[in-house]
Amino acid sequence: MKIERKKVSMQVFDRIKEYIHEEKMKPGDRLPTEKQLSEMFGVSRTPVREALSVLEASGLTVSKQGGGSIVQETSLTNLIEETQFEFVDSKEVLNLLETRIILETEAARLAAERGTPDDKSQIKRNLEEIRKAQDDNRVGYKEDIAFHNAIAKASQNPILVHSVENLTTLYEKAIRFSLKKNMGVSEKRAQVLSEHERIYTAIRMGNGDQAKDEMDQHLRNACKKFKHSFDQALNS
Amino acid sequence: MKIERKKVSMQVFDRIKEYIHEEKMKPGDRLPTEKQLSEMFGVSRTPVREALSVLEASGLTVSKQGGGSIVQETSLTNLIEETQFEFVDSKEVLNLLETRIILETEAARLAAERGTPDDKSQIKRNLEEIRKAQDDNRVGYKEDIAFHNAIAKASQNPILVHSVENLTTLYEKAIRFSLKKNMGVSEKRAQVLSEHERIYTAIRMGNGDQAKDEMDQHLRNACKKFKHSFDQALNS
DNA sequence: TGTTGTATAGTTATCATACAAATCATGATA
DNA sequence: TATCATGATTTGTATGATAACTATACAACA
Repeated sequence: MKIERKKVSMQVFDRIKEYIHEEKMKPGDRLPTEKQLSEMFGVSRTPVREALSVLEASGLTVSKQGGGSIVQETSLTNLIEETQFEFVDSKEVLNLLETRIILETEAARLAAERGTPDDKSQIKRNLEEIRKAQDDNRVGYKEDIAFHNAIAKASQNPILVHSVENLTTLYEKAIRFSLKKNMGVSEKRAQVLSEHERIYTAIRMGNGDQAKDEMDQHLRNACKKFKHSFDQALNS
Repeated sequence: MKIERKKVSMQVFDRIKEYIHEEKMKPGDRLPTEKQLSEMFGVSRTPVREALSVLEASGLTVSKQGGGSIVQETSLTNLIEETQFEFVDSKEVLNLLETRIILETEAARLAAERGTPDDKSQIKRNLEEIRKAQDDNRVGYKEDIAFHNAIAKASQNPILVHSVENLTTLYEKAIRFSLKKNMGVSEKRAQVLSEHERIYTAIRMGNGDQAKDEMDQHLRNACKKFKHSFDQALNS
């Protein structure tokens, strides 16, 4: 049995998160000052500051000199910066996509078979958002992810939803980095949109097998595009 | 135009990343010491430490007291969140099993198709463990879980492995609680063992379709047994 | 030869203190 | 009321000291 030895700064990190939770702090609320926190936990300012640094890097808080630290609007997707993705290799992303295919094709089938009218109209709204993003000439990561998550939600299986969300947000973070390097994928966006539309149509019609098929093709194409753009990036 | 005022600690953070990149440092390599870094960038140790904290939190490096900071293998797998649910609701267990079916049937197929001889002999060892547990008249949760995880591992997809492990450990927790109430499942254990054996055989033969089928039946039977024992518990 | 104990230097983790810089709050003044 | 000055508060950085830990080398021992 390994002896647990955790850095004080990381314990403080956890405690501050707990604190935010327990006090039900909303975005905009001010945290106690560093001095107060250090007294609260009986440590010096140093580990408190390191904990706050990590919190800020994770997007949970913002510290302003003289102003204090305030909790921030936390969209789960920017939980940790995309910085570390410079070091992931393409194989990992393909593994991620492979796992997404396994989960999301079945999610699509279940969505078609069990989705309520509400679920389906939500999916439709997400589709509209994607279209809008495209009109605005934005890439629309968030909208894409939201579309996929909405389909998972229509499966009526919270565990499945959670698993899918886990992977899609991870994918977004990873892909966002790789797209920074080469933007030459925009011409494919029309194709992606029509894939999305076909998935939605199958779900709306309640055709599980077809929904699964369309999702399968859609994600396999994503694989291909990723490989292609990654190779391009390597050769540049 | 507002002057960009960036905290020194975050500039140091960026510079250290650059440094790792430029020096082409591999996982396992040691970073310069904090003292050296602070001299390198002409700042005090304080911001250097805060930068290192963030680096460590984002999984790029590990700092060990007395040992220095080393760059770490960064894999997407480390970034998957642990699913934290604390439920015992029967509906959730069925959802959990449904998700396991989706993932693990494909995992079994991939294990049959891609598993190395080492992987397969590991699965065999896990099977032996289950048998041994049964001989000792133990229930053998751990052995069961280990068997399923080993199959996932043989898929050669770390993301899939992690996802499966997430669900199996969750399942273990849930089932361990619910089985406390009714132990009347022991007579089915022989059947479970033969299911496990059939899964293994299919994987060993490299028959992906059959492996998937066997896993499917195995988990569906688990569903049935759970429903049955749950109903029993309700009527008692 | 190989293992175990010990000494030593190097390194990180934390503490305490001080000061600089930005922000905030208060009240005076126009 | 609105604006500005000013002092208090708070974060950012610097510095030095101490404790705890690691890695290494070397001696002692079996």
